[in-house]
Amino acid sequence: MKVLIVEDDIDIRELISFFMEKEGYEVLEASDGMAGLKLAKTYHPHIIILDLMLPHLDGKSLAQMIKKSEEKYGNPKIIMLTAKTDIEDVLSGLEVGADDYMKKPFDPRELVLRVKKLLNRETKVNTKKYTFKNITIDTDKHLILEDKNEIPMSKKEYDLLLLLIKNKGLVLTRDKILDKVWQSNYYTGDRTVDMYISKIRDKVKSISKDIKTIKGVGYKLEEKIL
Amino acid sequence: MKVLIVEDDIDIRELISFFMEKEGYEVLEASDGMAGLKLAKTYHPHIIILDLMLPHLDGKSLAQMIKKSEEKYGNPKIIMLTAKTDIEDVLSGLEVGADDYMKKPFDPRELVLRVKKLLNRETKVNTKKYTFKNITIDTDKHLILEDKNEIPMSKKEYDLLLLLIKNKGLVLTRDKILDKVWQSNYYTGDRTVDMYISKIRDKVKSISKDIKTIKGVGYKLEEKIL
DNA sequence: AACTAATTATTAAGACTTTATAAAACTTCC
DNA sequence: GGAAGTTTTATAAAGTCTTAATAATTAGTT
Repeated sequence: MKVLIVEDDIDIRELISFFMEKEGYEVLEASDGMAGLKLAKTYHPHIIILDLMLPHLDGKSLAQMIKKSEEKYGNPKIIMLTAKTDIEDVLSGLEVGADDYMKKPFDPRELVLRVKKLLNRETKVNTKKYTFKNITIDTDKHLILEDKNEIPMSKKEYDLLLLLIKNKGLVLTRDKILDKVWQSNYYTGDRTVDMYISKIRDKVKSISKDIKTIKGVGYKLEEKIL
Repeated sequence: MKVLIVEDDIDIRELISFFMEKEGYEVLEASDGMAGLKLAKTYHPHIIILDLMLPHLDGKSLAQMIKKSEEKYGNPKIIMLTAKTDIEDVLSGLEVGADDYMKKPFDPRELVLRVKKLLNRETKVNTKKYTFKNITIDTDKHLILEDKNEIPMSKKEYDLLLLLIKNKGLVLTRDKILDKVWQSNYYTGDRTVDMYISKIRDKVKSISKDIKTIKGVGYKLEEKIL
């Protein structure tokens, strides 16, 4: 999803940009109306965040033009930003075809929500991934990939490998592992950890050598410093 | 077009009412959440203007209830009003399912415009469809299709399958499922989820294999990465 | 280098946990 | 009051975890 930000104040532009990128949107930026129009024509953004007061070509006219020949610009939704408290601006903005508007100063999180709402997008969980060499763990999909191949794992195996990768380079004592993966180390014996390490080395061949045993201490996923 | 105003402050209520009537809307009024809920059930308003702070039943819960079983209330749009400047309220309000919101004090002309905008958007073909393989869910028609054949489903079955398809590829824990489909996991046990998964696998044969059980975690509708 | 003690690796079986499914019990709404 | 829908319960089935026994490795000592 592409978001075009048309705003002359660089600080505000970067603020919005930061939040949109964090949401996973592809961001385009313009500092005046003409530049904005050009970008819209070329890239067909899904949504345009548009300042009302702009040099060269004001936001209201820009919105009007875009709404008039939508195919040319890929039918974008428009959110208007206005510094003025003047209600007339807001009203005419909405009448001209803006789909929503926000008064400055605004909370960027609110802007994010309004963008989402306009795009009708489900608030999908932000995808959290962890990697080590050619191994990727996608926690949202609960998937362990070796290159592109899924490696099926039981819950404890998964948890343990995730713990190792989250703490790559660091030594984990058996106690710490029991604590994190088994929550309580009260009932479960140390040998159980060894057993699972063995299983993981067996299943995830390509990093079996990187899981180092630190005798008398615990285990460590070795980060090669090349 | 019917507008329901749920607001305990009589002055604000009458102000809104005045402007809405001037626009030609049929106005219903309630001064607390419970009364609002009743009116919504009986009269199926097209839009509800809802104060966040209400006696008896707060606006957020009310919005949640109405959005949860929309047919019961005739699918109304919701505009939230909030006196608080607290952004968290706004955010949670929008997340809960409100379609728009306004901070008090507000200009009633702006409210009128926002109402119009929401009602316009409604009349446009707002066809929301979700698909997975040969399964299509048409949320407007409340229909589940396997190729061209309708599969009759109960509400909970429908909701659960919709949740799975909306989040295809992602793991859903039972807790999360209970939260989304049952709203509260307080009374309902985990096994219930299993039962419905089983029913869905039975009814929608063509994707029964794609609904994966992640033991110790939950369920996932597997997206094949080909 | 060989011996020893300590620690870790591996395997496999049974205990245990979690899930699937059917059927009973309960609710809700006409 | 009955049909449809929902939830709980019981039991079977599937899968996972832990333990214990044995093998292999490591490190220290002579």
